Amino acid sequence: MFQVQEQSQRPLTTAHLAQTMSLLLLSNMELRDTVMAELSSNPALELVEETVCPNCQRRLNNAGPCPACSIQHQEQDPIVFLSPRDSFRPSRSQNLEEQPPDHEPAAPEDLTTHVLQQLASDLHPDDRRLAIYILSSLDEDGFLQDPPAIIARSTRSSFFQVDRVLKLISQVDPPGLATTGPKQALLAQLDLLPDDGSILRLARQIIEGYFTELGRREIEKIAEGLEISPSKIRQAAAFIHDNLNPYPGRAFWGSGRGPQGSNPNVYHSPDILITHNPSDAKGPLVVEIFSAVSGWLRVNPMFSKARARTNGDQIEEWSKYIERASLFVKCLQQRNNTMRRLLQTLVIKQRDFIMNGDRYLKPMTRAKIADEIGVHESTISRAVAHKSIALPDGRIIPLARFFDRSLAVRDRIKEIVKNEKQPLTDDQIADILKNEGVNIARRTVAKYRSIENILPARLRHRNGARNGEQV
DNA sequence: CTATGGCACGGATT
DNA sequence: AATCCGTGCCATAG
Repeated sequence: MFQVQEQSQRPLTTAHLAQTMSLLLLSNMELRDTVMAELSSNPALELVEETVCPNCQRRLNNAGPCPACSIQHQEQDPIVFLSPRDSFRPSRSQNLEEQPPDHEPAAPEDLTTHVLQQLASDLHPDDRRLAIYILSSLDEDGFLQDPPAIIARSTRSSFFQVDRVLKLISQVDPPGLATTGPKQALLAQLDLLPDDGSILRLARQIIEGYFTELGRREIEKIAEGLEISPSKIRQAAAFIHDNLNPYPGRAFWGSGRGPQGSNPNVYHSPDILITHNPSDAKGPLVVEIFSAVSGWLRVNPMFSKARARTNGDQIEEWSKYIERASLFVKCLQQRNNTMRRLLQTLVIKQRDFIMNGDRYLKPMTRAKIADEIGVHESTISRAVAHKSIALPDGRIIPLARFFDRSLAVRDRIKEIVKNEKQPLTDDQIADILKNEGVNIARRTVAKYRSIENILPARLRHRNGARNGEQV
């Protein structure tokens, strides 16, 4: 009944191996481009727009774990499942306007086409022209140069039409694109985040009411205005800084997609989402691994049938297509499978971290995990690379952070400094840590401090002012 | 003289 | 094989 899984574990050919590896390396956003490219270049491959469990391929009527596949899980176990949803349009309104997939040669490196590809299925043909106009008129930060009314006039469209298209654009991948400024961009991004947790609400309040103050880091002033403790405000500010990007147009696209181009301060849609029932602290975590595209891929049965009726040299060529398509599907399945197993073990091991924050991250290496689930360590490296994950509190962090060996210690140092009566020198901090069983050198404390933007003791006079950074 | 940051080395990790 | 990380040594700022 539940097949597919373990038996597809062993690579069949070297081609299979190679392709699985390269797919594994990609984030959802990148994978999406790859899938689209494959779809448009291989007629044997078909995207079925239907919510189906990616695991057992049963039909699902709503998003969520497939009831058949979230098998044998007990109380404490996390529910890890492959989601039929893609991560790019989280709140996709169910307007079912089928559009023939346009077979334009994909030029994925361009922001405009990237956005258009995502919009393709949601966009009225009439709106397409408008969308192109809007996208090309954005300034380098991704903001509108002209107010909507002007756009409506110069394209001779209705105001509502413009408004509708703007809404759509602001929801797809670089979120907050085509808004009127940093403030609106942040708010648009906030709308897309999973909204449980009070930080979200606080963040919204701050952005709405105290945007300029936020920019100047006038924490105290905001706290006073909202009548909330400064530390909470600080938390929310850090949250905004970590997860939202006031300049969506600069995000990611300028710097290309290489490993070096990953700017940590850039928001992008998470590849994985962890949620849990806030009222049940002991309850299972729910881990949703998004698909790269909504719907699922298969070898087009019509194409196979058609091949049988073809003659001569064509049949050779078509067979190649089919073979490539089925290989692609298999690789994708294996990628999913690996991701699922990885997350399964990761979430069990790091539950404390996920629920309670940085300090509880247990040190572990990719090699250990690899050993545990029986794959090569390089597989884990690839699986972890370039992926991001949304935690229950709404923070979006790179998956690689699960393997940050020093995160817990750095967090502890932050706390020591926050609670210090008088500025402690690195040596003293090292001593405190030593007493807690953490043996690190003085020099290392200094390194961690600088990572966390904590000033040296001498400059840390005994007022609450810590860490000065700018965006 | 003390606290820090820079440079560079070696071992671990990827 | 390439990269990351903790650390020791040394120059320098206070």
